[in-house]
Amino acid sequence: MNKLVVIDGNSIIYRAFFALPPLTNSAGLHTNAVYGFTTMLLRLIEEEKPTHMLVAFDAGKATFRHEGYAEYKGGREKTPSELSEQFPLLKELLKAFSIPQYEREGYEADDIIGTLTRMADEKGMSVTVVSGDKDMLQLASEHVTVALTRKGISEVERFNPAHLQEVYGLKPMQIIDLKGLMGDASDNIPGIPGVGEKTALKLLQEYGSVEEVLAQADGIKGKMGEKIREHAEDARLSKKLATIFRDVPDVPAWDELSYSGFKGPTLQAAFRKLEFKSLLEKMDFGSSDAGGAEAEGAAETEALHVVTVDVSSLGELLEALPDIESIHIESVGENPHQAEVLGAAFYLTGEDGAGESRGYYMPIGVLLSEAAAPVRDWLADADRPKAMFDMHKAEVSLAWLGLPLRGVSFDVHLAAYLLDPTESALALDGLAAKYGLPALASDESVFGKGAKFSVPEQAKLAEHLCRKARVIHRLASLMKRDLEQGDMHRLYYDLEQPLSVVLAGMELTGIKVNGDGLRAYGQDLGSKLAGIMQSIYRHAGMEFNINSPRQLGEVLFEKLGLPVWKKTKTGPSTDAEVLEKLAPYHEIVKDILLYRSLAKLQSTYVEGLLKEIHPKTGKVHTYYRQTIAATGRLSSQFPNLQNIPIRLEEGRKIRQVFVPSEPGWFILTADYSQIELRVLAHISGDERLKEAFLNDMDIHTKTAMDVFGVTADQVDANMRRQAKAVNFGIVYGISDYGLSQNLDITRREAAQFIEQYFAVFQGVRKYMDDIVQTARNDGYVTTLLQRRRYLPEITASNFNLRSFAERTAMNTPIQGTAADIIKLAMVQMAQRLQAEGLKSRMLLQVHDELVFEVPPDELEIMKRIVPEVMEQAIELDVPLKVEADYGPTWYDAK
DNA sequence: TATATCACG
DNA sequence: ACGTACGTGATATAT
Repeated sequence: MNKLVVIDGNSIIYRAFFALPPLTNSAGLHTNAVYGFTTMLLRLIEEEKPTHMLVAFDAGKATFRHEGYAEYKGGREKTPSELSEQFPLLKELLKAFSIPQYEREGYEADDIIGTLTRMADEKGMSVTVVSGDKDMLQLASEHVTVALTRKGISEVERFNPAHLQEVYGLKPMQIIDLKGLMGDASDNIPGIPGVGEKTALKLLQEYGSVEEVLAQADGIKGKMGEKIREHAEDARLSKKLATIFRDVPDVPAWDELSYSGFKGPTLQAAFRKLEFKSLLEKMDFGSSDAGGAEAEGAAETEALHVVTVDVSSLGELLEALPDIESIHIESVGENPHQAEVLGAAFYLTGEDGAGESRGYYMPIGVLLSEAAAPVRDWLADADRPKAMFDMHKAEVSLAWLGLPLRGVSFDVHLAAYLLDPTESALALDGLAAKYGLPALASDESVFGKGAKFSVPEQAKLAEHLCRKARVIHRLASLMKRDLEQGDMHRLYYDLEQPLSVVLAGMELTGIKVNGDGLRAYGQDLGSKLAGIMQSIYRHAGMEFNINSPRQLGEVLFEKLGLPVWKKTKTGPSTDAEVLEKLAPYHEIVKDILLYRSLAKLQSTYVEGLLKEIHPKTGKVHTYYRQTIAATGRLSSQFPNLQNIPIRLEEGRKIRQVFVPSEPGWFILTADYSQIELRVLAHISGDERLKEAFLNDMDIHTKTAMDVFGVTADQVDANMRRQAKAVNFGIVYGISDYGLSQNLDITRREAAQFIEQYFAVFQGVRKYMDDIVQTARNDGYVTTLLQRRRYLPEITASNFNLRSFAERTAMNTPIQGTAADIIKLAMVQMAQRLQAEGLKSRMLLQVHDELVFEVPPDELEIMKRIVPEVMEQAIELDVPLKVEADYGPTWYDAK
């Protein structure tokens, strides 16, 4: 039994686009509509089992309908770029599905479909038409079923003439009359004003057709009759426009539409290209050769020979060790300083790359046993190369067990971050799918998550970890190629990978915290807080939870009747900016501000920090995350030591508890002065900005001089403050609104500042324009060291998304290059400390600042070499400037 | 688990 | 006309 499924391509892709949330692939192309189309195709093929298929598209701008009615489809919103860019993807996908497609200049998909269904009717063939457009219902017949999408695209409703009768009480051809009477706003078909679906249906029940309604119009009473008589011509035209043309010349012949299914590997390759990870998993393309350049190893069977090694059966692994290429260290817990290491998996590729591959799993207990000493030596041997996933975490967690890790030759986690720093799913299962490798079970599916987390029985664990080690091996070669292709191999090998080792060292060293001092400070805060709390309750006339923005909001805005300044999603805002504005209205407000600031210090910095002091070392050991920030910066966790208070004196005191770990030593800090603006001077090449730094001028004063057109001694504090805000704005990717908020001035005034700034710093303006254009052309921006950030939203039609991407394009090369530079300095500094045999230790990095602990006899040399290394880390067109200071605590090194 | 707030560069 | 400054992490509430 032959069966044709014909799809209204334009209609379905539109529906899919609006029904699905945005989705982009790593190249930044939107793919949501194609994804929706794909799921629909898969379901149709499954359910309808077509012997013939066709996807019809609209072609060209003008159709014959425009000849009779120029306004046809007028007033339509332009197709968003996020959708139009998906048409080529869809057409490619259809090829991969082996589904015929057809379009013809001057006709719409409707007409092509109408012609095919007419022919099928004549031959008595069975057809299903798939569309989101109700007009198609006119094609329903004995042989033709019209499937209309419902609720997005997840369901269809199938109409044959009987069902149509049931739902609308109309025969198929009466759909045209319906449209003639009610019109169609989306196609700009007028119909009769005031006649909607309800009225039109009623009229058709009574008269049967547009012609009959018009003929009897004189007998229709009231306003309705009047409108009908008045718009008779509109109704006739509308009916004509709604009529699907069923005689398109040269539509494909029946045998050209025959469909015998898709080829698994071809479709799989297409899905990979589109990065349809979930479909790749769900589809189970099996182990057949997937083809495609990225499918290295995909032909290999899924099987893996896994050996769990115990103390008495070490022999085989020891023999294999020299040939092991990748390993995986599994640990439980987010914080590697406290993580429980489960064990290590070792992967061995066979000589022929296929049949001999093996995985060995060694539980941690075995690894720590006396017999496993050769394995530990191998792990610690810098000359035994091993590929890994997240060497940083592994090194730290193993170090706490006394196990050194050296000789890591490649880290696929770190590489994945460089290849796309905004990708949040950097887990191995996702990377395997992205690179078209055979599917790997997710950690969640093996361990569970949240309360259900549990370590599976050993055999299952061994299997999973060995498979991870295998994926690491396979990914390594693919990612090396991609790093090379992106010109990021030096960034990887010369900077990020060495830095990973430096960071682990800093974290393991840790920084000493004076716990008693911290507790004493907490006591002090506690009594202050108690006093303020009482004062707040007195002013409010009631007790409530000040920490709850909701309860606080009720007190301020309902009980006390203060004005609402701005709102959050859930209610009136009570943030500091609002409270500052409300301060003049009521005494309670300044108490709340004070309470907030002290409560923050108490909870985050006193209590939070106390919890993180390691009982054995008396130090805090932060964990720098090297793969989080989209710009290339580090981030710091458990605890975050990059946001210790400094701006307000009360909070700054916290720094007094950060002390050297050895008596008599000093804390030395060194920070880059204006590194981001210096970077901007370099990459923009702006002569004025460069000159300012070459002459070591105060940059904010200099900016004020140039923007306000005054001399240095005419710049007052307020002018300098404003110039400083403009400089910040420039670095962030300036907007008049943002600047106006920051300076509390009008947008007009802010816009004028910006205009004056750009008039003076024309090189900067050119940079800003150029970088945005570069982002549009390439889809990404880069830092000085070729770190890359993709900005898919740079072409969005949504103003907000696009503007955000534009500001990011301006900011990322600046912030990211600054990050590159201090990372370089860190790697060089670590080498220098070692080369000079110094006892001083690098402890912390705070974006533009490095913190060391230094013995007294090294103070002099460190004061000299730290700034020297940092300033010479890289050569720019302007000098880098570093200011260093030291003292008995971090507080004093200012 | 999401939201609001606030600490840092 | 659109409505926001760039990049992070920790905490307390409320769901």
